[in-house]
Amino acid sequence: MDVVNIFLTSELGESLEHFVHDHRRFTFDRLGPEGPRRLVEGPMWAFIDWVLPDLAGLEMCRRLRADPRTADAHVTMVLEEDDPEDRRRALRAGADDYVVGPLTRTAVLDRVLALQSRASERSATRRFELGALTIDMAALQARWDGEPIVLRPNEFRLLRFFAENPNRVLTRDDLINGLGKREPPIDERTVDVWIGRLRRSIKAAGGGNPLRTVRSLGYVFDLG
Amino acid sequence: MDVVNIFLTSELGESLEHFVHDHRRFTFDRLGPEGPRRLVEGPMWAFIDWVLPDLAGLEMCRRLRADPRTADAHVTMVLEEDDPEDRRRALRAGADDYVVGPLTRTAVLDRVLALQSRASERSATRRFELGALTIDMAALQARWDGEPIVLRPNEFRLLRFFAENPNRVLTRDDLINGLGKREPPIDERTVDVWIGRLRRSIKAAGGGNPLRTVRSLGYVFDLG
DNA sequence: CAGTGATGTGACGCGATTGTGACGGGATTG
DNA sequence: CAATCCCGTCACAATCGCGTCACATCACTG
Repeated sequence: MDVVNIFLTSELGESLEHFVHDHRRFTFDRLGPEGPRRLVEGPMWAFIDWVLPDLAGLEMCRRLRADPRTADAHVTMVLEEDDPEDRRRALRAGADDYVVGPLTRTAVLDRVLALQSRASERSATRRFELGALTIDMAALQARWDGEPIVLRPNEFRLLRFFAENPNRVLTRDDLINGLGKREPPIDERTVDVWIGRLRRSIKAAGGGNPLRTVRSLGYVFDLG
Repeated sequence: MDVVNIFLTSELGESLEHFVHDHRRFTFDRLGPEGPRRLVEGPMWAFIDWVLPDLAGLEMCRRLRADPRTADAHVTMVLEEDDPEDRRRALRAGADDYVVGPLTRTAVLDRVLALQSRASERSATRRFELGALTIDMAALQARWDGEPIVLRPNEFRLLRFFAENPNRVLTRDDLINGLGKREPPIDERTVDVWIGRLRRSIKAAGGGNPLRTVRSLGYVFDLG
């Protein structure tokens, strides 16, 4: 069972500590302007109030996204009132979600539990974050350190397949099948050309080379 | 004249199609567990039954709120009975409103028409700021770096729809549905012409090209 | 350090996809 | 009711994507 880490900008955490009975499943931390005070493993759920004493909530949200430690936290903005424009701003600042406040203990837990089931589905369909590389499945756009990478459709599919199987040697056959190309049969050497083109495109965007050749086997997407 | 989009979780839509005379003002769609089947422009009104065959109504409501495409829909929960606890739960899940069912055709239309005046205030002041691009919904005016962009009606709607769904691949079909053009059926290639005209108009105002072609899929409005 | 097999890559060409000027009918305007 | 505008369609042009080939380069072996 995974740990669920909940970050809050308000004092609600202390009250939640007592509210929740199964302490092993949850941790709570107060979120300050410097980000989280301690590192945690497992999924992170941040609830950020729209207005904060020392910092705009939106800015806090952007900082979380920019910090590699918290970049893949699930961020919920807590709006003061139900303004469509605020909602959009929240999402645009990188929030995954929002609620209309004030935040209650049950609201936090309901939300976390409700979204938890969707989390796997979301990460599969929405967005990869792999080191400097980001892949946005909705926009079909990859970035290296925020810099857009111009990719042809096949290159994008290839990169995505690598991103789905990091740190794992993929044979040329794996790659051909992984991209769903059976008809007409593809020459295995063609994969080398795919790799070359993908590498070149990433480099053109100022990126490094995350694709390592494993002689006489295939290629690996190196991560960490 | 804005389109009014009504989403229902029941089959009532089909019956409403025949009930309403002014077809140009309304669209109806059945709301499934995956959210709306097509993207639309203009205000969205969702009516969600409290109990659904495959999904709790509350969960459906949360999903609508979490999905940027539908985040600012007006959501009405259709309760089975008038339980104060249910009402509270509905609102907490992000519903704007509730009625006690069962839902009738007139109830839907009355509700939409009654609430529309309130909604129009909100949307009248709406204003997008997307990078260099500004869209003023009240003045029906778009600008690039402050420079007015001369747009034909269809181009404006197209741009608006893109602005409502930035960083997201929109298929030609999404765009046709999104602009509410179903009758008579529009040739998908026509969308390419729309795009070309919109690009040209933006360029004529000294703007760049925020519309990226995604080969064999559609187009994206790139932001950031 | 020569030999051998594997990988990197520029070039080519076909087929598919997209861009766009032209046209005409219908709506809109004055 | 004439002039203008808007927009959907078509046809052709321009561009793009990608699989393959051929040759260059590289890595490992003995």
